[in-house]
Amino acid sequence: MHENLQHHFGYKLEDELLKEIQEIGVLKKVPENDILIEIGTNITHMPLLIDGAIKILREDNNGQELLLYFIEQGDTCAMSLTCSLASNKSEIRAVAETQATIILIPVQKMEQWMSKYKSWRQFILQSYQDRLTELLDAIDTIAFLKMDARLFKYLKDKAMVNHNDFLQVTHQEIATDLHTSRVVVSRLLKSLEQSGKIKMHRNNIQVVQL
DNA sequence: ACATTAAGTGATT
DNA sequence: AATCACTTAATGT
Repeated sequence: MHENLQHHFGYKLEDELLKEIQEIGVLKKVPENDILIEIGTNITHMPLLIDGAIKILREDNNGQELLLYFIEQGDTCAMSLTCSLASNKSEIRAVAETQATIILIPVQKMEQWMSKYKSWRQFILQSYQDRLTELLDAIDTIAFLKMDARLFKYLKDKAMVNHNDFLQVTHQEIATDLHTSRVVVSRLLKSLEQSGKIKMHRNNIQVVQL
């Protein structure tokens, strides 16, 4: 755990804090598709992402999903802080996109550390800023990009967080993430393939133009 | 051989 | 871009 911490957070968090994280945090490996945070639940722990990727989803009244963004290693879910302070329920769902390693920190500790460690405060604020930027980006994508561009962006993002150009995903799963229908995804994928941006193989898609 | 699941296609709104 | 209806291909039992 120490090496992990040092590697991913050592440069931005002070040594004393890293020590505390080591003592208090619980190292956990989660399998792919594991739900880390569910909508409407209280958040008791905040996850520090060591490796892997997490996707953040929103849900409408009918239970339809919409992907907001991916979180990569060295970051965290800043929402857990506000939620804990206001003892609110989570507005989002966090699902492990890949197999991931996380360190769980009780939210009470987060509060303490806010006043105790400058680097922690900065880390959290920076994380907020990053999330906000990604949210704005997500809004732009949904509002201004046509479905074909959205789909291609989705594939590129997915390839990036997976560190793999070959995406193992069904058309239906893509459609769910993008909140559209499978038929549309199939058709757009075909046109993307014809324009040489991707290649489709059986049960996986290769992103060519990164 | 049959059922199930993923993906392709045409037509309609 | 969504939905329906139908087909085809691949995979599992």
